[in-house]
Amino acid sequence: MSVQTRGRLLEAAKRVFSEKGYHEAQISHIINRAGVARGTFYLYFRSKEEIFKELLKEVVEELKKRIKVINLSEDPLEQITENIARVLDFTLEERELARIVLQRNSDPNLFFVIDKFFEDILEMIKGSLNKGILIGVIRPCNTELMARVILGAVKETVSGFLDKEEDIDTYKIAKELVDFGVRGIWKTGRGGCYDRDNGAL
Amino acid sequence: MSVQTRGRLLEAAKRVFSEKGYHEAQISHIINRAGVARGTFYLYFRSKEEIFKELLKEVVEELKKRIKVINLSEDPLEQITENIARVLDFTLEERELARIVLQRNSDPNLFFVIDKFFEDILEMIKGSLNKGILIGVIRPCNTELMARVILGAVKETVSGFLDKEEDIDTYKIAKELVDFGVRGIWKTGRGGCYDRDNGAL
Amino acid sequence: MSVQTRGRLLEAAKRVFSEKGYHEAQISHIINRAGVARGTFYLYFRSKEEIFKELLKEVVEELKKRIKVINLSEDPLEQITENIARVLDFTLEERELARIVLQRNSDPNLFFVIDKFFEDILEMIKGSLNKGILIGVIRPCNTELMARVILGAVKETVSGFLDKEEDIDTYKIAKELVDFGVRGIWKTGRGGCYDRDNGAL
Amino acid sequence: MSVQTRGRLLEAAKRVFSEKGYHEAQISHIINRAGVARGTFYLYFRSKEEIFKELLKEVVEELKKRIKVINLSEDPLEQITENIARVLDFTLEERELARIVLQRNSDPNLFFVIDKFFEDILEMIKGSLNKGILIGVIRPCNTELMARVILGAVKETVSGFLDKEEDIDTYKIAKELVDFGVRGIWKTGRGGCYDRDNGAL
DNA sequence: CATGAATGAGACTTCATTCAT
DNA sequence: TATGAATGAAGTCTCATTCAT
Repeated sequence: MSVQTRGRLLEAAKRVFSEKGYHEAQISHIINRAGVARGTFYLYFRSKEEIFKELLKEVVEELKKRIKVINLSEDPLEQITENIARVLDFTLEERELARIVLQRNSDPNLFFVIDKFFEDILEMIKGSLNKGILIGVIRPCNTELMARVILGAVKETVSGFLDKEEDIDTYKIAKELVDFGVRGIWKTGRGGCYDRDNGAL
Repeated sequence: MSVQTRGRLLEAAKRVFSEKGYHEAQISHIINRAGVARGTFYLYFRSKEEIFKELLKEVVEELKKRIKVINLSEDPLEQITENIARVLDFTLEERELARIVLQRNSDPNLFFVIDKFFEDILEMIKGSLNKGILIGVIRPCNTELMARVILGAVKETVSGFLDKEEDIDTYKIAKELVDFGVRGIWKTGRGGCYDRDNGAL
Repeated sequence: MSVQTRGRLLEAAKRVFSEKGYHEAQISHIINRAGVARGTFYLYFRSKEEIFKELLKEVVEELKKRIKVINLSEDPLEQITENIARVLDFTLEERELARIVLQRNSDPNLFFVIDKFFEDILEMIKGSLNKGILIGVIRPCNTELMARVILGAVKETVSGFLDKEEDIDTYKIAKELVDFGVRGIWKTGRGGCYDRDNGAL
Repeated sequence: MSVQTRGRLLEAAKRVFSEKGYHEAQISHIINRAGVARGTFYLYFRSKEEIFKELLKEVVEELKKRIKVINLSEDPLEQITENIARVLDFTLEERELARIVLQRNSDPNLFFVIDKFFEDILEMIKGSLNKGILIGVIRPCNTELMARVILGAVKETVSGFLDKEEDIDTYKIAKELVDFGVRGIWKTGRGGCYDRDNGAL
């Protein structure tokens, strides 16, 4: 079992799944990219599904590594910003993998790991929000909903980057995201009442 | 050409595509649900792809109907809230269609209409933000990014609802979303600076 | 579902399985003989295994029809002879099917029906022997073993016929078989004692 | 060329072919049992077919050793009994090999040696019968058919033993077989005529 | 002598589409 | 207009065999 060959297959699969999605992707595509014979594929993976899940597992593990638990004795906003920046960094380094994760096909079995990951993230955000409310830094709100809103914001941001070739200052983007969130749910500050005198939107 | 039969096929296809996604969906599933013979399908649609695109077109049209242009002589926040509420209503009425739209398969040809729709929405939001900044009700920000953030927030919110059976007060949800956005990007109000003396998040 | 096509497939399968055995037989062989497209096969049978089992079921049913329960108020030897003759007739009419039955592959799942059939036959013969002993027309013997011996004799006889082109008088053969079972082949008196004076074998 | 390795491969193959039959048996199974690398297999045997035929050759040789020509100056029935007993002994000692021989797959090329062996046996039995008739110890009969009957009886008997775990008195069984051949199983006198007055079977 | 990674022909099966009725 | 039997290209996976080390 050559680790090299296995690696080449994973690398090839990553690209193919990213470009074509799970169903359009064919074993032929993968082995052609890997420069390997058909049978060799099945020496390392039992099926198309297996190599796909393997890839998903990899992303999730990598993403989890980048998301660090908030240490309350330091500036939490800074830590959140860094978490987001690291996630953005990863998705830019591994655009293929990111694209795969974002393809939400409706096969629950196939995307189980991803679904689980996002649910975990959702729980984590919600937990943080609740804690923030208790401590008094976050204004009382529908944390379930807000958690979704935050997750969705990050996901869509990532999606927007995937096709851009330019260099992106992920730290700056992360700061803008946090800034958006913070001023939105931060306790102090004004509510969104419409100022009729100044007019519109 | 019986309009009835065509309708039954579209209705059936909607459910099948929603439940199984494009690739897992089979013509057999559709014609069985529609109670129609195999050949009949091809009397009304040239291919599986065509009926799928037809469906996408329908959703997009329906969604566009529900999103009304902001009238600056009225409360814009109220109008935005109503727009969002109408979108949420639609997705709850037609969960199948919503599920289809949210399946982001990576076949650009297949999902062309959807991609186009979201790009339009993005442009629209960005335009509104820019106008708001000019008028002075919105603080200067990366409107490209913020538009994405807002879109992502709504998308993920919708996703979260699709599996829930309970009755949902869409207007209230929409208000919470707007509230989040408003207090976040509204000009007045404090920035998110961390209060080291109080500690924590 | 055209009964005709199904019939042609079964007919073709019968020949192919008979000639090549289960494993060497290919779907291609079957559909070529049947003059039918690849997909058509799977319209009528879920798999190669299914059509094979279908065939086995057919043989067993046909064979059971030909084997009639002995009626004690008539000459039993005559009835046995006729039973055997009918079995021989069938195997000659349907040499392909007979050949399939006689291919004892070691896949117990595949040949389940056949194994069951032979076990039933074995039980039946043993039962008859036991009854014959009770009534006093058959001498006490190891009926388990004798049943096997009789079954084996018939099986092998059938095997011997399968490749012969000539017309065969099955009734005569059956009579010879029964005769062998009844009297044995030893010339001198009852009991197989060797007559040293007359010399060898 | 290590004779040891070759032996281990043959031993492993014997078990595998016996358990799974020729087609289900895989080279992997054999080399795993033998504890030998894949390439090594092809150092000793050119192909799966070759090792199989080698095995068949072994059985046939072994069987032929156990079947001794009848010596006319001794009791022939006793000699026949001993021949049969030796064959039964062998099949019990080497159940795997016996099982292989009895798998009558319909690939004539593959089972050539076995088919040849059984034909030889058939010829031998027929010759003996003819001689017996000439000498006057066997009653005139269809020796071709009778030879088959005898072969089938022994084959089926062996088949019946292969799955039994108990100790089997092969000499006794052989005697019963010969006895059946010699006298038949009909109780009343010579000739199997049905006694209508006594009724039944 | 031995290894085991690599090969690739070819098997089975699926399913969108066609076409004669 | 409707039917549904038939089609066949194309996909996934298996496994006997090879060959460089």
